[in-house]
Amino acid sequence: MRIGELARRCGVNVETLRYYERQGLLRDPRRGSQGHRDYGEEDLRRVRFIRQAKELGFTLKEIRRLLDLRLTSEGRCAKARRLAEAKIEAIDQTLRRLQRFRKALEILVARCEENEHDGGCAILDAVDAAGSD
Amino acid sequence: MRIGELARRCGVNVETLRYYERQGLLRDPRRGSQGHRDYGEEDLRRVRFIRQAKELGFTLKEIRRLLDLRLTSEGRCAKARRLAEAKIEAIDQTLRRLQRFRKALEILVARCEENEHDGGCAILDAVDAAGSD
DNA sequence: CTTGACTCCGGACCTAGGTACGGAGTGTAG
DNA sequence: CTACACTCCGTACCTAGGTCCGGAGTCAAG
Repeated sequence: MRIGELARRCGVNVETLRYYERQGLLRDPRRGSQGHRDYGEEDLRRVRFIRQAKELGFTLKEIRRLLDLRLTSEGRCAKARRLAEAKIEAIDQTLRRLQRFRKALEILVARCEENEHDGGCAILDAVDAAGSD
Repeated sequence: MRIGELARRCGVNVETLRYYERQGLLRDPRRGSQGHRDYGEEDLRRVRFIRQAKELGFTLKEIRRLLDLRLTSEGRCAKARRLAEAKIEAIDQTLRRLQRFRKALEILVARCEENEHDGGCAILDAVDAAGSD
């Protein structure tokens, strides 16, 4: 498929794909007759992965390192494993923080329902309440 | 406390605090004798909240809206509630995606342990495996 | 009374991650 | 044949979120 189709199917724009290529996140694909890039399904998965990871807060550099992981040798396996374990750690921390934040928001909603009008900074008070238990 | 102390205690730098002030995330505090900003504990909570929220992926604009929420009237309560509920929704989606990503990483680690050397893109294969179940 | 540590302010600068622009080639439909 | 859609490439531009710089004032310590 050509770049326009890939872009459409991934919900990004063409310039972004060319940008990802320059950043080393996408290989320079084989070119068709007119020098047009010709992509396959693998590239589709790749781009979708990139978008997903980006939304989860990974930088393009981190994403690139993840995409570059290969399990072709003992050494590479070990390296991949180390990186993956580190990312799992980081994700776990984010999950915990996000849960706590979520709890604060629920407390906030509950207070809204109680309709106790209070002049403080609602979100900070809610965060405090979420933390103390 | 003065700006330097606040910065130190929050792990950000002084310029950042002035920047937050310009962006409306921090009020312009009362000034001491030499025109120096004088902050209280409330500001400490505020800045810590901002950093936390930022790490979780919120933009400064979103954070500002959260900080501005007050429960001082029926109308404001309703508005706060709507915003909080929307954020909870968004967080839930992120939590789900993060869990799925985490699972992919665990699959990757497991494959590293099995030591089956395979030339594909390890992370994409792992994501696929995580998705199909 | 100088030196160092803070502070003030405004404005310039920086990185990440795109987005837009402009000129040129090609392919298909009307 | 002309129009429109798509592609190529390189460069310029944009936003978010800071970070740094320089000149000036103030205080406490040596």
